[in-house]
Amino acid sequence: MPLNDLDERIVHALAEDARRTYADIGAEVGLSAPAVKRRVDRLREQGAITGFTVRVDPAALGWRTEGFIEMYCRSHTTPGDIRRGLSRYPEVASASTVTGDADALVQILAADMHHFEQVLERIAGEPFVERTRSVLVLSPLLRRYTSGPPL
Amino acid sequence: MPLNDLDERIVHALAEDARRTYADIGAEVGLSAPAVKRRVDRLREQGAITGFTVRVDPAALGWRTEGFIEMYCRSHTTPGDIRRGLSRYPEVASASTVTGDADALVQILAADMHHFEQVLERIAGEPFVERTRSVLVLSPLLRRYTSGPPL
DNA sequence: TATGAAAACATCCAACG
DNA sequence: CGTTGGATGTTTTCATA
Repeated sequence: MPLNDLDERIVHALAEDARRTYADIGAEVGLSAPAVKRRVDRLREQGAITGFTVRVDPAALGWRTEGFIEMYCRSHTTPGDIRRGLSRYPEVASASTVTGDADALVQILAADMHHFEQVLERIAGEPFVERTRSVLVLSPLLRRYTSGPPL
Repeated sequence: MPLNDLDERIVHALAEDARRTYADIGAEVGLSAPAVKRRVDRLREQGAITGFTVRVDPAALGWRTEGFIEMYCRSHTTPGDIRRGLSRYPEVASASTVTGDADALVQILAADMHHFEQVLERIAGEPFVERTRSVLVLSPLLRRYTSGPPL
């Protein structure tokens, strides 16, 4: 189902500020508040909009240490297992299953090196994890379509 | 201004659903709705929270292929060189210098496999790049604090 | 099938304790 | 920080094109 122009403008408005009111968005795109809500509801049902989230500056939140963990999982681990296992960690910023040697790539935001180490050890101890390899971020160079200050 | 545990839990709650009500979040973290709002307002003033956005299915935007490129750079390449070199590619979603074998980890969002391959070849041809290794994302599992696929 | 108007309902937020 | 109450936003219902 292709998005029509109205839907695209609504998504664009929400992308800039997801807490704008439906009436406000409606004024911009030329619809009433209920009409905007109905379209947003439909976009969510269709899966085009998957949710609403907050943009954060990791450094301002005190998360000054960033790293990636390559996870090697035990046999018969499903993506769902990984997702459920990792969703309990607030330090996990993103996670994806990937091609290559490792099974999944996990992005971690931690307060400091000690915190990162703790999270790494806890994740490495998850039953579905066989071994891990991790790299630390030295300098964030670019961060588009995502949060944070323009470094 | 250090953030305490309460602030982190509020940000975490908003990361999962930025349209949750303050009362709802307050019930989870043990605060009244106005208290939650006051903390959110302060987090925005501090720049810790930079805004609210919608999570969209990249497929709906035409971005169906995601991958990471590990970059191995020539000697005497500075982070600034990498940043300047990569900033010309709209397909680069993020980039960081990292510890380990590779020098930098670059996240790519492309329309399809062919597009990804083109970007990879162009980046591999940059003068500061010695060689690359790339992995493709199979399934995004978690994506917090950013726009993109669902939790 | 999609819209706008209006009513019922929920949330927000400034003022106060 | 919690509570309150008027203002504001949301969501359902309904009539219309």
